[in-house]
Formats: sequence, C-alpha cells, structure tokens
Amino acid sequence: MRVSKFLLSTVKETPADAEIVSHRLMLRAGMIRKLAAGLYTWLPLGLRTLRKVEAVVREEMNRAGAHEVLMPAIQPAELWQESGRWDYYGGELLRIKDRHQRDFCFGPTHEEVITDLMRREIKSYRQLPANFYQIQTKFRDETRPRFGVMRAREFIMKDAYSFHLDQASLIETYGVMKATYTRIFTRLGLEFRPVEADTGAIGGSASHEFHVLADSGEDAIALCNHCSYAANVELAPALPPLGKRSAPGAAMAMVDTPGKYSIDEVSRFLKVDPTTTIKTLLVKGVGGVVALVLRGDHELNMVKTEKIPEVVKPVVFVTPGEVKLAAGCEPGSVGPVGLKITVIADESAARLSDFVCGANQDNKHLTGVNWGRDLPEPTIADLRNALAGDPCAGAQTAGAECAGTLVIRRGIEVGHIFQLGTKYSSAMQATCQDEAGADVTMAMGCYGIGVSRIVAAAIEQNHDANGILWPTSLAPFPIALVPIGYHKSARVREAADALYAELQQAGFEVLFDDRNERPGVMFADMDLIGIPHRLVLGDKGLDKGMAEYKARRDTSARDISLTQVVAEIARLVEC
RNA sequence: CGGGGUGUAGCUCAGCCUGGUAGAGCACUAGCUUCGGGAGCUAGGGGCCGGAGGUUCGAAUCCUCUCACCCCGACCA
Repeated sequence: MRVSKFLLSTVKETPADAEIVSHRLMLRAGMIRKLAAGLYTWLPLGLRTLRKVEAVVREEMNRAGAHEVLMPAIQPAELWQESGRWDYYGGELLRIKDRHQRDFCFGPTHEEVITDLMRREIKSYRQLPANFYQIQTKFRDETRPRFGVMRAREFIMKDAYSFHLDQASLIETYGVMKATYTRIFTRLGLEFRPVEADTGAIGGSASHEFHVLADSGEDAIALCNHCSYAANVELAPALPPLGKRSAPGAAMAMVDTPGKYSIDEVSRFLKVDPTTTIKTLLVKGVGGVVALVLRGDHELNMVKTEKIPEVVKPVVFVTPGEVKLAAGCEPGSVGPVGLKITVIADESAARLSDFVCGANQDNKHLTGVNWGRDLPEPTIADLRNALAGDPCAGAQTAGAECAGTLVIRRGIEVGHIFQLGTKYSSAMQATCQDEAGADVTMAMGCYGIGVSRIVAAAIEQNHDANGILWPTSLAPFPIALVPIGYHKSARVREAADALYAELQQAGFEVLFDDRNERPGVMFADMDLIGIPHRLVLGDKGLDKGMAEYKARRDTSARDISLTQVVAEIARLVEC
C-alpha cells in the first residue's frame, strides 16, 4: 500500500479526553474516530488490525470444530420475554420499536436467538454436541462508556454457543474452548491469565474469564504466587489467617470516642491497629435489617454479599434513620454486641479476639470484646474482597493443598466462558431426543471474546514513548518501506519501486511511504502506528548496495544487502 | 442515576471574573529555502464562540432553560 493512496490520519497532539494509553494511541495513529459516546468508526488502519484479530479467532474456532453463523443484531422482544431477561436485563438492553410498535432490542448477546434456532434445528442426540459461533456487532447501553473501544457501547464480539445431551459433554466442550482461548490469546501475543469468575447476568454454573494483565485494567484479579490458582477478586474466596482464634485476654470495657466514626479515626484515637477492630454494616435483609461484620481494614464484597440468603438483592445499605431504629445510634458507632438482628460475620472478623467495635451508643466504642463471651458466636460467611497476602484459596477449589499467598493484579477481560447448563434451554424448551427416544433438555455453554477490546488491550501491553509496538500477528502492515529522497533521487525512486514490487510479489503486506515528506516525519509516523519491521532506502545505502533494516523494538538499525532483503525479511517476519 | 467539570477554527487551548463585535500554536493551501528522527520564512483559507430564550444601546463574556461530551461514584455478558 502506498501511503499517498492511503488514509494515514496520524496526529501529533493528544486528544484531551483520552485517559489511557491505548485510547490515546488509537486516536493518534488514526485507527479510530469517535462518533458519539461509546461509538467509534474504525478507520482503514485500525480496521486492518481488527481483521487480524478476527482472523486468528476464526481460525482457532474452526480448528476447535465450531461452525460459523451470523445472527441478526436486532432481536424480537418475545424471545427475551420467554427467557425472562426482558425484565431482568435492565437499562443496558437497548429497546427499540419498529413502525408497527412491536418491541425489539439491539442484541447485547445472543443466547435467546441461538436457543430459538437450535430448538428448531436439533432433533436428535446424533446431532450433538454442536458448537456455533459468530463475529458480530453487539450493543450494550453502558451507563458509562470510557477508554475508547475498551468499554464502548457498540463493539465487536465473537460469541459461541454449544449444545449437549448431558453435563459431561458440556464439560468436555468447555475444556476444549478453554484450551482454544489459550491458543488464541497466545497467538495474539498477549500476556493473559484464565481466572475463575462470577457468572453475572448470563447465568449458569462454572465460568472462567480470560484477562490480559495491564495496570489500566478495570478488574482486580487474585493470583497465587505458588500454584496456578487465579480468580476474579469478586469471586476469590477470602480466607482468614491460618491458626485459631486466641482465647479472651481482656475484659470488655466501654470507652469514649467523641466525634470518631470511621475505623481510621477510631483506631488512631485508641492507638490500636485497624486489624484488631471490626466494622458493622447494616443492610436490608429478607426479614428485616441484617448486620454484616468485617474486620476494620477489610472491604465488603458486593458480589459475595448478594449470594447470602438473608440479604436482599441488590444489596442496599439502610438509611441513618433505620440505623438509629435498629442499633440506637448513628452509623459510626454501630457494633454487634447486644444487637437484636441477624449478625453475619466475615471469617476474618469472627477470628478476632479482644477486638474493638462500636457500642451502639453515640461517641462510644467497646474494647476487649470477644465472640462467645460478650456476644453470641456469629453466622460466618465470606464477605470481603481477597487481599494481597491472603492464603491461596486453591486448596478449596482445586482440592489440593497450597501454601502460597495471593497477589492482586489488574486485568482487562478479553474473554469469558460459561457452563450455562439448562438455564436457557429449559426456559425456552430446547429439547432433543436421546437414544431411548425420550425428550431431553439440552445443556448449553457459551463462550465470548471481546474482539475490538483485544485491539486496545494489545496496545496496553505493547507500546513505548513513540507509539504502538505491534506483534507481527496484529500489525496492520508487517513491513514499512521508507525511501529517503523518493521525490528527488531517480536512483532511490527506482530502487524503492523495485523493492516494493518484489516484496509484494513475495506476498508481504507492505506500507510504502512514498510521500514527499522529510525522513523524520516518516519515521515518526511508522513508529507511531507500530509497524514491526522497517526498511529504509537512501542514496547512501544504495552506494553500498544496502538497504537498512530496523525492527520497531530495536534501538539501532543494520544494513542488509539488497540482494538478500526479501529472503531476510521473510525470515524476520516469520519469527 | 447521584456528584463535579467542559463546550470558542479540523486538533490543543487562550479570551469570560471586570460586556464594546474573535485569537495563538498545530493542521490545511500556495511559493521559496530545507531534506536520515515530527523544518524555516512569507502569503492565504477556515469560526451564527453547542442550542434556545432573556438582560443590555451592545453578549463568546451576565442570567434562565436545554443539549452534548468528559471525570468520580453507583451499575455492568
């Protein structure tokens, strides 16, 4: 491709509202342009990389035996009403009406459509298992789109759905998909981790997310420093410290804590460590107010809390007035001693002895409090976010002992796989006949990849001060050909035209910078857009019969004989 | 949806407080000089100052309403 014929829309200045490096570089390199909040146009340069991602995903899905389909982006409301999600899904579902005032939505995901399709098409167990995928535009009306295509409202997703006669078959295909995703993200040159995940609004039982590790990631993931255990912090069990609770060593006493409400204020005032205090949060429960008790330095995990049967979903904190009614004091002085409501304590809080807590009287706290002596033993639950240094939970989930501790990293979710079971197939009566001729509700799995998000995630991991550092598999063009003096030197022009033709003939996608620009401009542009291999031709080099080669990640260039260039490039692009 | 902020040239922004009829840099066009890491000079083109209403002799500037976008939070396959 000659740059003179290509829309190379690079910009020097950084757009003001781009917060993260991938968003800035995608705008500066001229890969995308914003149309409205969360809506982006892919320019020719960006689209080339998007297509590279798609190609890898398609190849590996086909290799795994999945079949490509293409479903409509617009879906009738009836299907969503049938699955129960028309009312459940919330504001993220963009609902629209046609001219006859019939309800439709712009698909945020396609469980309903595929289930409807397959309940018609699949009649016999002989057709199972089967796996279908598509690469398609989705729309989710995010309350707060941000970071460019990283969290856009309209985006490209690969979604796959598998159908099975039984759970064992589902588990087998789930395993194949997990391996396939690992292949895909490896081929894309990403540093990633599969992590145990919550199933959220899609539903189902087992689930893994694939996270690209990056400090700008919106999710926190817990990794073990010893075994392969990894989980989203939303889900990762937060284990208490090893060992048993110490015996009570102090008598309970009430102390004045005038004007001190937060754990921070109270622990500093009383000169105690926050880890020896507890905080008590009052939330709406099924049968009235419920007290949730955490160690002072710990944070409530909403996802875990919602799973507690006594708590109403979604979690709602009670108002200060309701706190007064339930505990008899302001929110900053609540404690579990003497409360007449259900008390649920996080394991780490239940492990404390001689702790500090609110006294249920304004401006007073209790010290030397002990479970079982000063108040009843609480109901125990896992309520908090896992923290760095916590014991590894691999023992619980993998059934193996692990002495490791957790490390917390940030991740960008680029893939998510679910064992749906019969959540959709039973709601929508998707059945097929088994060997005995009986109707069986099919088990389902679903498998998503954020194709457009991968482009941004790859940049988060591959950039430097000058721009993007594409791995060859994602580069819009693997090779840049930059002639110096193309418009002045007939010799350079001839040599460059000839090399360009030769490289094209050899099957390479070459970006040939034939603009009448100064060398610095061309170098800066090629670096910014991240072309991994650069060939420079100039009069100086031609005197020696040499072209100059520099990889984007190299710090200096080297000469290659003109007669060897194509063979050498072929070798370099391969690896 | 709650809190905060910003809308002035294609982009980044100044001007607004203290009303007097529109600016800079980059980008773009032309010419000359430059030419191995985002050139220099000269001359140009380009803006109903987000929109509507109001106050005023006069509004980018003050007031009201509205729309859009951004940030923090809540929410989120």
